Amino acid sequence: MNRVRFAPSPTGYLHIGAARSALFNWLFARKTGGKFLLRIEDTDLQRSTEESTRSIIEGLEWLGLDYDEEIVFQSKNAEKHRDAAHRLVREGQAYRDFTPKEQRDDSTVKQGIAERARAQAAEGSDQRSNPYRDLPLEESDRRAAAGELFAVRLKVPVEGKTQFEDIVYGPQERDYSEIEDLVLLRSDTHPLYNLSVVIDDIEMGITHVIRGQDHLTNTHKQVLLYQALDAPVPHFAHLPLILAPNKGKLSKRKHGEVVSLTTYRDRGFVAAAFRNFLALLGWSPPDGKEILSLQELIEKFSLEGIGRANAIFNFQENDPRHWTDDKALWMNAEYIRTMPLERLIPMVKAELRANKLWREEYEDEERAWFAKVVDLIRQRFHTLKDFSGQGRAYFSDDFDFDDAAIKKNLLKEPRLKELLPALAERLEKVEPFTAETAEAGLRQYADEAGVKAGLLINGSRTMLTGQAVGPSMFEVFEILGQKRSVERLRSGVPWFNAFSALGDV
RNA sequence: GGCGCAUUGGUGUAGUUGGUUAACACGCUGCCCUCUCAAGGCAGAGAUCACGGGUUCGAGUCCCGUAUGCGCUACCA
Repeated sequence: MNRVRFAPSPTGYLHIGAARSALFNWLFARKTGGKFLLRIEDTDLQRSTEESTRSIIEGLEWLGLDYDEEIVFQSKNAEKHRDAAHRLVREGQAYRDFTPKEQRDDSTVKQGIAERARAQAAEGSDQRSNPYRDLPLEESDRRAAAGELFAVRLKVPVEGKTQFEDIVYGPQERDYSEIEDLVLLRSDTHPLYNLSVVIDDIEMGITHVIRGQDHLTNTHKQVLLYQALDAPVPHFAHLPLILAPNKGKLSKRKHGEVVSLTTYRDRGFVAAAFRNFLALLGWSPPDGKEILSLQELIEKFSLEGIGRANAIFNFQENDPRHWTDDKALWMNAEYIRTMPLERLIPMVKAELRANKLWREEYEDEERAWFAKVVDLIRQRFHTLKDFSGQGRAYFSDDFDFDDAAIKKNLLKEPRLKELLPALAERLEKVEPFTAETAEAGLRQYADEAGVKAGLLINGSRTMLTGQAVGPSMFEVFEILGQKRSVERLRSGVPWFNAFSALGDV
């Protein structure tokens, strides 16, 4: 049975790239009837936080990615990692390196690496030139027993190469001479990443390692470890990376909240929509169908459908209209207007509740009315936030007027000041009050007053909803009801206030 | 510096074993619909398939080189 895992390190919010890795692992497990496991790689004690772990768990839950077994915390396995390293020393597959630790400044590592490489090339020393590599075990043991500090390094063979078949990137090979004797254990006995991952993956019985392409070259080292540990090498599938619009790394530091999964939840995304969007970043279904339910994603998913080129996550900083990828925004709107109403309503409820707009009657005697409103206004909304924002006037008498709407629909025609209250007068007498009768009443009044119906319609829209755009006005009259419609048409207050605030048009 | 990976319209992607006008989605433009804005319908703009060489009757598809980007190269993960 296939066993896959998502293994994030809890050093911040859940990155959307990581979320996509989780998604692909999960889809693969569900597709093949395997298990999806979660492992928190919290070995970097300084940077790991509990809050981050929580955000990872919350994020997965939001996306609907359930894991099958207990969460594994890597830090709890440190002892096993050390044991394994020491065993390798005893077996002669690893050695103690008594060279004093070099201090490295995080900010200059990259250039340090290049400089060291150049220096090494110049003096002709290779990856195997460590003086402790062939120290007899007895002497090594003696020095260790004497309390001398040492790191443990893997003894990479002098000649040969590692190879593995990556399901996405194809056959990979790397000459041993390109691989250094990697450190397994720091001199403070802290196990390092490559060791920990391999041991844990073996321990958890992982059969397929599906992760970001940034680990593609590291995989060779890990293959070496599997071999040294005499464990079966799992299958590997590396995923193309998700890049920023400038093709650079997508990072919180540089790009802010767009890269954090929870942002999408907090800004009114429907989880299914974002999940759908994420799935399409680097993967495409065989038939080209893009709007896919969870069930369809599972059915159509395959590792073979994953591409090799990094994807750009397209968004424009400083532009609220394009704060995240246009396609993600479109997809969210698409989900909001087409998903089953009964699935949308709980989300709207949560949104209204968070903004103190929710009333219990919406689930009781006003249930049908509420469903009708949601169905009516969702047609042109992009996020769940719109229900409490643009849609506020449907749920509360306390709503804001959009400045542009006031200018366009009210101030442009001074006569509206008298026309709208007069219209209210007229509509008050309409009985029964429905979309049809309201329309008849309004049109008739427009005729009598000698103005275009559109003038009254648009003016009404702004008076009733505060907006310049929205659903068919007659539907709105009916939804809001006679009493509220009439009241709002008469309430010149916001209009006058706006008038004085805005000045001449 | 070394090694690896990638490169199809603005973005995400299709392009079967090389075969006529490079496909789809988002975005963009225009028109229709119309009380506004969406949605929807219709029409359209936008790609010399990174560049240069080859192989071939024929290459986005195969080979070589170059460029660019990204990744790894750490007693980070």
